[in-house]
Amino acid sequence: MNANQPIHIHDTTCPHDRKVSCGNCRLNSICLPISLHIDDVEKLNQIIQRGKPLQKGDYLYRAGDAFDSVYAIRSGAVKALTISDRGEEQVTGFYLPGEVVGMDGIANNCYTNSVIALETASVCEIPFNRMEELSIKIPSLQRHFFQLMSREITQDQQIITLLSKSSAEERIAALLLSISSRNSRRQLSAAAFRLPMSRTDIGNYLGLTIETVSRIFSRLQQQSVIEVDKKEIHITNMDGLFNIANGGDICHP
Amino acid sequence: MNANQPIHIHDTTCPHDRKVSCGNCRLNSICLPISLHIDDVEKLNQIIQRGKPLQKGDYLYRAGDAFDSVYAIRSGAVKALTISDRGEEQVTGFYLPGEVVGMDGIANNCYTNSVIALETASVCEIPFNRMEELSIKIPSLQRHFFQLMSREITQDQQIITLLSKSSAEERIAALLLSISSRNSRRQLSAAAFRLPMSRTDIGNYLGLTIETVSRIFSRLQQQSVIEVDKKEIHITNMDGLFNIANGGDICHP
DNA sequence: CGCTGAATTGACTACCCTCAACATGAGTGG
DNA sequence: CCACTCATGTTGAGGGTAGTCAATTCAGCG
Repeated sequence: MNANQPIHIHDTTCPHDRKVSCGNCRLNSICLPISLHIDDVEKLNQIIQRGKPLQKGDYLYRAGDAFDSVYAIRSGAVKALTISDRGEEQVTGFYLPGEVVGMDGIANNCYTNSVIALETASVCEIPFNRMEELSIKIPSLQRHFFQLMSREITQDQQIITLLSKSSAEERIAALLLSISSRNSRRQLSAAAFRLPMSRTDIGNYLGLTIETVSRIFSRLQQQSVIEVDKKEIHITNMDGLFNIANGGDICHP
Repeated sequence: MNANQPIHIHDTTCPHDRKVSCGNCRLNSICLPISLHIDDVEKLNQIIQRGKPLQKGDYLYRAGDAFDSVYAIRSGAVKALTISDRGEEQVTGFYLPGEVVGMDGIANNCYTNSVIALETASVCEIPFNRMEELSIKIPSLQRHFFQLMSREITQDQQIITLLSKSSAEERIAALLLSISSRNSRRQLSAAAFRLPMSRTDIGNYLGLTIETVSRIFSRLQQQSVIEVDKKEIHITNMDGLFNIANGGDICHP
């Protein structure tokens, strides 16, 4: 299928490899190129820049930086965070391969979030001005980008609901299920995975203290719905976890 | 400037008047037409549909409805809400004149929120397909719509921070300040206004019970930062309210 | 005039935060 | 190799904020 593509020295076996095109990227069915015509995928590919991987703790960009690009995560994981009026950090999201960060910067031409690598991560930089120009020529790209931003909105609203209505246990369960389903979208195990973020990040994201996060993990393990070994998570009772996330067994009255 | 426009029987004095064009709408400096060329404003105007006003409690659309349009609020106020997995309502936002709702529907071609009028309200319907077509011809409209969605994202993230990090008092103070500043953007008083939503809606939005909302209003009144008379709010100490919203006087250590 | 729904206020309770001690593992240098 | 520090995570005890339950007030309305 890609037989007439130039042959790279490295194949796509290394997830941090820079020599990947959208056409042969194994994420292209869930990332930006989704539902684009094959010719359009190549046009998109040509505006994308792939830099060297970020190391754990590296900033992709900082809040206040001039906005130029959005970024698709290609490997690894990153967190986005804002600084509140009080000067406290608030983690606003975790982004896994195939997901796009930076759309908060469009509104005012500067990023409102900082994005930091949680582990070694590589990203595809999409210069926004060129993406806009391309969107005018490829209506389905325009549509797709609108959808991407809309999805970010609905996801943020789900977090709002989570923070507004759910107990600590429900929040943790929901986060685990979110990561689980995003992993399975990438053909990875839904039941066993490694959390890329620290307990501190989880607590910050979910509006809980690190102690509470730790206690909930222990409690979920006692209830035999998950097994925890540091950052390794094994969901042993998916239905049970799902029930917990949705307010305990069929709504305790 | 608009001398060659057809003369309407009613002028723009009645805020619910259907016979308004973007060109002569008093909101056009803060609404969608912002920063558009005057010719482009008229093109935008021609795709916009203005229906009869909504009465209090009327649905503009319901979660699950097929997505066709986004809506600019022209008068009155509406709330958006989702139904959580548990079946509970979660108010995800309040929208005042000049603001746009419905962008959550783009992602999956159906709305994830329902939108309900909090009082008599009129809206401008913007058919999304036609807006997309127009965006291809008017790049600044495309840009503007990206910015609009980006702003929705950053606002939702501010709510996330509020719910994650702030006390009940801080949340209420922040909401009052948000409404205050949005009023002043419309040339209305920043210090005195009428809340269009009920205590129940406020509590739902901010993740608080109605009793707590009521108590906080009373407490803020005791502290002489606001005066409350049912839904009428008078901010008597703007700086004080601002300090409360930002974590008490210069961060109590 | 009574009814209904919204709001206020009080008393009690529970969940989660705070403070604290302790455990674990990685990295450093003797 | 071991002692040391530092960062991260776990567990326990106690307290505070906001939720729950309940009674009361008030406005709107048939």
